[in-house]
Amino acid sequence: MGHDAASTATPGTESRLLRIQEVAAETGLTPRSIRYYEEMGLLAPAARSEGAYRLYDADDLERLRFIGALRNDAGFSLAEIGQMLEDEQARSRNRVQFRAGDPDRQRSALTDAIDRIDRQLTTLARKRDRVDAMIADAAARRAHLQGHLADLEAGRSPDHAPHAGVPEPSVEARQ
Amino acid sequence: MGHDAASTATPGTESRLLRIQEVAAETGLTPRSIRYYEEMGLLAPAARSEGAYRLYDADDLERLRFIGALRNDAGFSLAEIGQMLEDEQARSRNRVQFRAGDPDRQRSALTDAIDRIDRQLTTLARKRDRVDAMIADAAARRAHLQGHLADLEAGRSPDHAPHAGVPEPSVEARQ
DNA sequence: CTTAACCTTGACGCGAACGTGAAGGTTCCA
DNA sequence: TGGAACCTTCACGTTCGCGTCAAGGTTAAG
Repeated sequence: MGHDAASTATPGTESRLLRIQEVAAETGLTPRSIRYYEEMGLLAPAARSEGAYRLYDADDLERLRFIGALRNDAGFSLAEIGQMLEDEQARSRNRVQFRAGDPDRQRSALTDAIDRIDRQLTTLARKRDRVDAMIADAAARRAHLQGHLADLEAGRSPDHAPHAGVPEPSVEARQ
Repeated sequence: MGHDAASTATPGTESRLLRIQEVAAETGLTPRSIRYYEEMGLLAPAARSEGAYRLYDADDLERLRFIGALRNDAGFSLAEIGQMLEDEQARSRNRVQFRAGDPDRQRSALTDAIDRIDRQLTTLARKRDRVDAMIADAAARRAHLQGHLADLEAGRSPDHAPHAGVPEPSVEARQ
């Protein structure tokens, strides 16, 4: 099977390289944002055209969608995202090591990528846990208020104080 | 029982009012941020001293901690937080309606507060679901890579394409 | 070869969320 | 009655994450 990228050969085999605007439409980002992410070292386009146009492959698309989600859905800063995605240089190296068919290097590149994803999963899980904690906190406040409401209906005093078994609404440890 | 705040009376009964720096230490925020939050209408100190010092009660502390968590842990913007906390004016009104002992108004104030918390819970749950979706997404990518790894170990082709039952990594619906 | 549509690299602008003085008043303890 | 430590209100500076021209070069179609 033919296996070589870029140039003008194989114009239907390799799913095609997209220009920045198409990528923008596809990902819901703006061209400006995509260039900015590149400037911040979050990704580099798979290739450049003869006239220096940025050209993105399917892998870049996936990465950009992930970046967008991390940013807009999860609310991470670009600096945090940079740490999570870890060093774009490594990615291009991996990309190259895949073109070169050395199986040993391919294997290590894959396990490295998996390790990175595992760390991403850890970070995301921590985030979800924090949000969960806030949900629990809000639920506790809700319960507290309902306690007061019950007091009121029963004609008791509106005496304040945590009411029932809710001594400290938790939420410890900053940073 | 004597029931009147501020002045210099009852110096041990009402858990004490804190000045901005103590509040900052307690909440992990900076005085500047706290003032800024006030400027943005997220909260108002329970009282002011004779010389216009901001004085915060336990309720303010709780609110500020919640704001801090929404901002730093959950990553909401102050505008979003403002919507979630909804109109500080309502809060001071509620606070007043509680001092005045009208039980009917107390009841409606409580149910209103509970409704607000329910809306907060909805927002937080949506957020958690988005993060969960990203976790699922990352897990899918992990599986994809492990598929490739298995191919490699079995001496198969590194042919790309989603590999197994992972046609589209999902993650739909923006905004 | 022209031309419209797209791209490039600057560079300036902007709102959000504070940081950081400056200049002066307040508290409180000795 | 001092101070030292805190507070107040401006007001300007900063970083982040882009938006928005400006002045050109590139591509694909006709």
